[in-house]
Amino acid sequence: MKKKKSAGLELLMLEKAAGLKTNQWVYQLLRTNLLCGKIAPGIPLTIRGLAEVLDVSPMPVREALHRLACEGAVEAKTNRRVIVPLMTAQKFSELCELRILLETHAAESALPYVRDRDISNLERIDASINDAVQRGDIETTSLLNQDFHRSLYSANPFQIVVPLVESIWLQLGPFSRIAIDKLEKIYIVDRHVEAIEALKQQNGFALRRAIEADIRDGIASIKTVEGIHNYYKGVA
Amino acid sequence: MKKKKSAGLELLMLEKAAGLKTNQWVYQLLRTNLLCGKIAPGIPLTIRGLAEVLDVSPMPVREALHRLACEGAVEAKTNRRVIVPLMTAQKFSELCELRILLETHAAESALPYVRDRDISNLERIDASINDAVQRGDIETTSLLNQDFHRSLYSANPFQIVVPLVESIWLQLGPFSRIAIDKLEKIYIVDRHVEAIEALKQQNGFALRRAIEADIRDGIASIKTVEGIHNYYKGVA
DNA sequence: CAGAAAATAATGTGATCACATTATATTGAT
DNA sequence: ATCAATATAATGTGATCACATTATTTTCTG
Repeated sequence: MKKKKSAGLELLMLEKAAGLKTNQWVYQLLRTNLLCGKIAPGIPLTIRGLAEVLDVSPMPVREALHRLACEGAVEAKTNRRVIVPLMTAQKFSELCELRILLETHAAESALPYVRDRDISNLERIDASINDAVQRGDIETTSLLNQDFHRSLYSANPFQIVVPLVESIWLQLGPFSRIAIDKLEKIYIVDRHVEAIEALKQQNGFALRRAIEADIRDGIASIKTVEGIHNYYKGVA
Repeated sequence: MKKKKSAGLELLMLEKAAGLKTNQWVYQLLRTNLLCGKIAPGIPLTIRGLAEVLDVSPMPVREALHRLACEGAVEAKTNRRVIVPLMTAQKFSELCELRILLETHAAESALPYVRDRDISNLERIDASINDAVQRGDIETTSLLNQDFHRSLYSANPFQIVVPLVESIWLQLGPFSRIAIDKLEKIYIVDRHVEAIEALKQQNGFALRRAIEADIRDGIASIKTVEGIHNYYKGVA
């Protein structure tokens, strides 16, 4: 039997929407997989290997990987290996502080622009999250949770911070999977409801508190970095 | 006479260091030019046009432009034009708030790691800034000023925020030129000295204040967005 | 002469190939 | 058998070409 180059990486596939450039499709697919923690840290990602798996030319993969490297989702080592970066306790701590710093700011700066339709939209997303949690669908829960935050912050049409936040999410990606894996349902729901309530009351301080609590709840379920490595050892 | 495609854009050239990949050279060159405000907002940047100007193949330019787009330095419009984004008052305000938010955090989180050699390095950079200011060398002043901030924040080996800050700088790039253009020398020097003093005293609060003041001094010289547009009208 | 329609030029994307560099497998020596 | 040296395979980068899409210029019509 011939040995596969990129054996051992199972990607969840997205179907390519019509009118979507190939490079964007590859980018979104890889990005989604990283955010869901489908790709374990340390294993090498190669252009040709991914191109073969996705059945596309190397070129779109090349661009997608470069973009992901630019966003900090993958790390281009000095040798010719591209990997999902390994996590350290200090990096993890720094990323969490940054999440709180950026997202509380983003939420508060979005508050004046939030309209009733935005709130309805957030409530709809939160309901979907509840469904996904009850179904035990971790991937969907993770993606919808990010949708919730992004939708809130994007209410501000002059929002600069969203791409920065998404970069942080990508760097935390492989580990948020574990967070949600261990999380009791009631936590997420509560914080989102608190945030929505703060929006309705136009209460910036309460909004910041809700967002920060939501983030901290996610962190709380990850005790140590060693636990993370053990998790991936079990997977890989 | 044959019409040039990318006529009217005068780039300051950097010589390509040995062992440097072509795409990195192009990226750094374009990046430097953007940070110095050499490329006015609105004018279209094309792959082939830049490739001809820089006398390289289109491929490295392609990668460099994609990376700059990813960092928010240039904007890829829905049609096929890539431009330096136009500034609005709200965007400018948001960018400045983010600079303060991120950089005060970065400075404080770097403080525990700052050693004597780091302080010496910062003093050296500050001296170079003084030289450049006295020579009236705006480009060098701008670049050295960023060196000062980056060196400070990078003292923390687990620093995640530096790439985010650089993205903000790139988005403010075309306008920081004006700031320095109008800035009295004494302001910059004072704030940097204040920051260095705070480092020596391990005073986090004073450090935050110095960094915030340094940023605000730069902002103060830019009164209105209209002034910015008038500036570039005069250039273009 | 002004505005619309057609023709031409230019652009980004994707594909394929060549090449230098690096990793991996194979071979050889002790 | 173990470790070093060689040979082979694989990788990222850069170059060139084809093609669909879009911008720009030219031509035609009133």
